[in-house]
Amino acid sequence: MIQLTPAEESYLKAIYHISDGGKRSVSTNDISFQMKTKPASVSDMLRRLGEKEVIEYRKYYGVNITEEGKKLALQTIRKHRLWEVFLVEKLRFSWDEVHEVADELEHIKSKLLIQRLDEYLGFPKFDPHGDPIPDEYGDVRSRPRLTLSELDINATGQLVAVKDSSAAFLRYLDKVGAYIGARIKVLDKVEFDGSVEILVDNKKTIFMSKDVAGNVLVMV
Amino acid sequence: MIQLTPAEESYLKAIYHISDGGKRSVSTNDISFQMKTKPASVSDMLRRLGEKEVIEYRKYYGVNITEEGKKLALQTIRKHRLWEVFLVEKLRFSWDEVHEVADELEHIKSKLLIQRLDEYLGFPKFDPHGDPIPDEYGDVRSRPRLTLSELDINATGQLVAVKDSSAAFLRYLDKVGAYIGARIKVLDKVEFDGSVEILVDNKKTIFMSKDVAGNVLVMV
DNA sequence: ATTTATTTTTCGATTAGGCTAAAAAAGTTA
DNA sequence: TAACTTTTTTAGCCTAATCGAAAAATAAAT
Repeated sequence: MIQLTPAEESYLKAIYHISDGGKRSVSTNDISFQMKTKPASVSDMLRRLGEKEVIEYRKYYGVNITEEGKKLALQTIRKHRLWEVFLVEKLRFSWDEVHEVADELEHIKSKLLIQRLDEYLGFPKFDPHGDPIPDEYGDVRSRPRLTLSELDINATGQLVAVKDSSAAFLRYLDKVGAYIGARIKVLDKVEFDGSVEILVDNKKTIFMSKDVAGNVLVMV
Repeated sequence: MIQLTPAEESYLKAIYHISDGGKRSVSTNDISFQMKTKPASVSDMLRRLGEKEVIEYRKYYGVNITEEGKKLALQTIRKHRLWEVFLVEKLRFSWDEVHEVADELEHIKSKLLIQRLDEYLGFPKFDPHGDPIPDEYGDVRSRPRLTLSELDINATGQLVAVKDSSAAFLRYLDKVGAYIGARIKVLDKVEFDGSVEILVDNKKTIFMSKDVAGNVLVMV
């Protein structure tokens, strides 16, 4: 079994995400931006990840994640999201507080710990942001999702995820009264600026700009 | 505020324990044994911990932990023991399985996490081995404790901790039917080998050698 | 098709943590 | 006190992860 260091796990996870699950190849600069490290550091890390054969690395041409790499990335993502569920559901963290802590917790190496945590949380299938939690074997149960912008007037749905899960964006959503799990209905769409008016939980009406609505994912 | 690396935290915790809470000074070899690292590595670490002024380090003469060092060590111990409670009470770990995992978890750096965990666990005062959990400020509520060997015949008490919390020893105790929290009564003490016969929870009679009984702590 | 700009890599350093082998200090014994 | 033993430290080297500066490769623009 390939053993990765915590830093290697983090980089691999980032590559998995940026490549959209391995669909696209990823550049050094993109990784550098995501990881908040310098390109020089990324190059070095890519060499190491290439040697461990979790990515395919052609100098100057970006990287592609291998099948083995995907499996390992999904295991890290699984751990990350299970811890997020724990933090939100058991320790009353809000969804914009969980990221950093989960980034540390995801590197704890006990297999038993994750099994028991999963069980303790009732085998959740989605994390607090609505993203699916891979199972032990890396399989994900994904839900068909649309952005709020794509919904027609009078369409209803449930807010299940956000594309941009930055703390700032999450706080903003909370502030306007939206949250993962909220039942929503599209009341109106403004043509000229792409903004939408939605009803949250049949009681509160809020407005969202085109940019915000395009980042909110809804299950119909 | 002094920031310690995970390795520094571990060494400092070891020094705190070996010195019995700062009462004795500690030798390089003792630390080396406890940490399973070479004496050369310990010397190096002591230099660093000395520079950060969490220990007082006089070359060739062992180290003493400073007041600042005690505070930091107690914070790590607090985190370690809270995680142990979590693992045992919530995730159904047995007491001999918690050590390694808690050794990793204790280095997670979120203050909010520990506050919430403490609250979630109901502000426990003792860990699964019966050792006291320091509060946020490093204060410990210790219980008067005796070793099982020190009890007289017919004395009763509650098994509250073990001196040697190695996995082997904990497994052995489990096997013979003893556990933290058990009500015990001394039925007999054998003079010539120092062994004792005890009744556990008013139903099971077990024998313990002098060595074992000397490692079991009882609250009378 | 050159030149210019951008991206990526390499090189040399640094810090943290570990190791081995050798030197030095302290402790013990004759 | 001298010699030997044990403990501790130093010195030099290793890996992981980072950085800045410089070089190299690719991409874009004239």
